[in-house]
Amino acid sequence: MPGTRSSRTLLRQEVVEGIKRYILRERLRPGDPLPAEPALCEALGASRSSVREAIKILDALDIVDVRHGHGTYVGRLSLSALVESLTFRGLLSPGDDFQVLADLVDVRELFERGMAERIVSSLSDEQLDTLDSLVQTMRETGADEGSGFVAADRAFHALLIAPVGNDLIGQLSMAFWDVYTIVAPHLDGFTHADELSTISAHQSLVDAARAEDTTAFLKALEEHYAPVRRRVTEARARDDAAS
Amino acid sequence: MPGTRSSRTLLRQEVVEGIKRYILRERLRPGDPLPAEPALCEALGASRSSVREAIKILDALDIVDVRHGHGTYVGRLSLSALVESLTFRGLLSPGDDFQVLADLVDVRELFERGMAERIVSSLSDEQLDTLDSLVQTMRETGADEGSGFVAADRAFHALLIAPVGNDLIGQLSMAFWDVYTIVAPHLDGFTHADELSTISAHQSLVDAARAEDTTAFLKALEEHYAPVRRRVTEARARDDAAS
DNA sequence: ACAGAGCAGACGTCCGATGTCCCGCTGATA
DNA sequence: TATCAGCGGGACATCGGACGTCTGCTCTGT
Repeated sequence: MPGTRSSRTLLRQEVVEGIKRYILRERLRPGDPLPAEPALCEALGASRSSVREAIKILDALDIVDVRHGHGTYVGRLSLSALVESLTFRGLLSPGDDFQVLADLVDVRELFERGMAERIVSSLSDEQLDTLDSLVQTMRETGADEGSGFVAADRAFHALLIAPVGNDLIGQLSMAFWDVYTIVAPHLDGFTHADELSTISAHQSLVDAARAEDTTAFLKALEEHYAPVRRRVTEARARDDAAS
Repeated sequence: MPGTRSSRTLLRQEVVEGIKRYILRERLRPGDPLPAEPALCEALGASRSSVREAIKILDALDIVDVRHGHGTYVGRLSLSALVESLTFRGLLSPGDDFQVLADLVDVRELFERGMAERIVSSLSDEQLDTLDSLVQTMRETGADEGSGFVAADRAFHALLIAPVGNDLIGQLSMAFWDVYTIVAPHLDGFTHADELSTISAHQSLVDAARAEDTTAFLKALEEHYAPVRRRVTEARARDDAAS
């Protein structure tokens, strides 16, 4: 008779742990295939429904990657769940997305400030050249061709934080960048002057890094994030006035 | 006839978006109830299976909170998904959990270093007293009563980062602390001397904060994290030698 | 050899029945 | 009257099976 169990812990949660244990025990790596659903059902003693719900949970955490028609594989363990989660938090906020955005900017700046020394000391010449070319790309693709601009901005910050050799910080940094760009459009205060100052700040960052001048790099960081912070503050004030 | 659809996007994913939209549209807040599963099925035009899988995904992200026997509610939007995800990444790592741990320590230190000034300037007298008492708790509960020690350590760092007024940083900081304590036991190199130096470092942090001496605070931070970093490095070396 | 039809395996979706959990109502008891 | 065991209903949990869709591979024709 179905449904007969009451072990205080949800079956699907046991299945989740079971699948995680399986991956660990078999020393699987991202991309490796997992047994098919029926096999997991038998191995874990659960119906297909429970196994599927467990897999969906693991999929949401990018611990598992399900491909329709192919099978189920070990996931890449990215921080996609963090992005999803924070994005929704930003969208949900009381009516005050602004605090979330301000916090986000704080964290992004914190990462780059905290890594400033390691950044300027470990960027190679080729990497600096690449950064230069990205700034050039931002100059060429105006706000009209927005997608190119934001892509260049993302690549810039990714490359900036990459050479410190801390994957976690790199991925977190990009996750926060992603969340910011998804949530930020709500505040629409990005003028042409802002764009120019942003580009100029990026150029200052590259120049400071090339000169291995940490102080100048920190100054450029402030030059970069101050306008962002100002836009958030202005949007908040505008919203407060409206309500 | 069931299963008839091919809109290139998975139905359960549409349901996920639908539920998110519903929460946003109705301006629901954490703790507010969602419609029952049958109602969601009808509203979103999907079977119960698909709705349930979607709910499990949202539950994994803490966007939704399912309580057996009660109903489904808007979640607290914590960073539990990040903890789950990073923990598993740490456990899975090639055989090199150590890099993950080192990265984790870097990030934790980065947060507190970057917020040093705001921490020392915004801690109230009562908060400083609480920090003192937490250090005292750590002194009294030796490594024998481990749970009290780690609880005090967690509370200490939580209180340290709380007054800066950036919820995101606070929650991230605690998330990383959680992940570290879950993954770290693999390296078991925590001696009595380590414990004493840890306690001493915490006391130095409080003293520096009370004196509003940022320089001393930064020095105490280094005193705190250096042993942690050393243990990770030693464990890595030990592991390399063994293999 | 090469291109298209067909096949097999794996995940996606739907359905209906039954079990378990929790809460609030009810009525017997002290 | 106050209390609490017992009942009922609502909501989620689990099960089993049926059918659809997707993808890659093979087996045909030309």
